[in-house]
Amino acid sequence: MDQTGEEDGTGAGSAPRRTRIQQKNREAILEAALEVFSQHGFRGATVDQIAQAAGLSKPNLLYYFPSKEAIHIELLSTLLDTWLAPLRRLDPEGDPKAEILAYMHRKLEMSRTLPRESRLFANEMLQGAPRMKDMLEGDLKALAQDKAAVIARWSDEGKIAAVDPYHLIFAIWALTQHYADFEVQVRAILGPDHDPFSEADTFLTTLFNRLLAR
Amino acid sequence: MDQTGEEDGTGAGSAPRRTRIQQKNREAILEAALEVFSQHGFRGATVDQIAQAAGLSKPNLLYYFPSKEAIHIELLSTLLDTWLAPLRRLDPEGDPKAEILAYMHRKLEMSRTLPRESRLFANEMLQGAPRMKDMLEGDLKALAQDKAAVIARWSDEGKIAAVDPYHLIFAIWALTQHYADFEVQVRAILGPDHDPFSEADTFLTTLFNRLLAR
DNA sequence: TGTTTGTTTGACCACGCGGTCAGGATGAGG
DNA sequence: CCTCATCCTGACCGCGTGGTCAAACAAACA
Repeated sequence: MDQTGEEDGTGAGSAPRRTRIQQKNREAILEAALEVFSQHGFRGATVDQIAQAAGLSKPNLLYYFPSKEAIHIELLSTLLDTWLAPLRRLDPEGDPKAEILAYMHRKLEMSRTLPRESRLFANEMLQGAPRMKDMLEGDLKALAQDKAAVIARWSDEGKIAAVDPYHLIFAIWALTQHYADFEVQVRAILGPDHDPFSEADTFLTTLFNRLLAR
Repeated sequence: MDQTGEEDGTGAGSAPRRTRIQQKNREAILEAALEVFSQHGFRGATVDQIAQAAGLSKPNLLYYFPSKEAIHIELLSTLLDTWLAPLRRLDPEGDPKAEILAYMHRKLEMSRTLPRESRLFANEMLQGAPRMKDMLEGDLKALAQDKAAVIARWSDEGKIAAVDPYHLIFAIWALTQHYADFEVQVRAILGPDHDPFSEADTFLTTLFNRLLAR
């Protein structure tokens, strides 16, 4: 009766097989949860808030997800994929400087269009990544190592100036996510007549151009 | 050491006039609260946790502070001062590039030695700065405008390469605070045999040298 | 010493929270 | 129309939480 087919992460290839209503409501819940979690953090969010934002009653929401934590976990695991996509697209065969700049642009664009996801991620990191640590040391670490090696090669070959590839990646993360995570601060300082993201775009382009020029 | 004689929020100039015990316990509470709030966020922290960490009973803690929120607010308002100190020391009469690099170093050093403060601040920003917005638009904005003007002058005079002064400041904030706020992520990627902060120091030195060189 | 002021505590309360449950409404297929 | 699985809800529960209070305890000081 109450069993909503759950992939569970471990189960691997079992198809969820959901009805139209399930599909729609699960989406609404995840969307609402993203909104609420990213704004108040895990502990600060209540299931009632999420349910209301999703247009459901609390028991009805619990009909689709076994617990508040389950929603959070599902949100995080799907998030990591989207989050790493821009880095995955960094092409080892492309033009080095253009590739890195393009990656930075993709990342900045994500901060602009998906600030809630950025904040959700930041929240999790701040707490010490209690529910993501394994993912960090798995997919994330592997991908970072992979792409860092590419950048290191470019450095060695003299295609770009010498830089620590890991910290270059960190720099891109820090600089782009800052505009989403600390948006209040940025706007408080710049005032209402500025477009932080477009300004950031030109500033960061200059920054990385000068950093990588040889 | 650090003086904790703080205003009560209401009276502008009223002297607190505290006993030795009050002094000691208030300090212990604020220290404990910093630890707990920075780790779990405001909602995630409980008064019991803070009291225990401070070596007090819950009612006893509430004897020194009227509420959980009062502790949080006091923490935040004293924090902003420490947080802006490095920028305040940026000397308009000093050597431009050296001043900016020195500022970056002070900021990075703060991330290394005061990561809990950094995370507390980050948490507040992520939530949209509900209890700090006025401070942001007050002291912070004023200071940022002041120093941005200095940097802009340096740019105009050709002492450093042309940069947007505001986004240069944002970049320093983002790059340095990242190593405190996202420490788990950084360590997960670099592994245990690295010292993120010393590596960051040399990387950021290079970065800002290249950015500002003309 | 006794009295006043400052400090600490156990017991307690109201409430919001995550989660449950029995059963009612609403489909979709026959 | 009936049937059955899916969907939804009001009422409820236990617990953790922020905060209170009267009373016990400790200092200070005369």
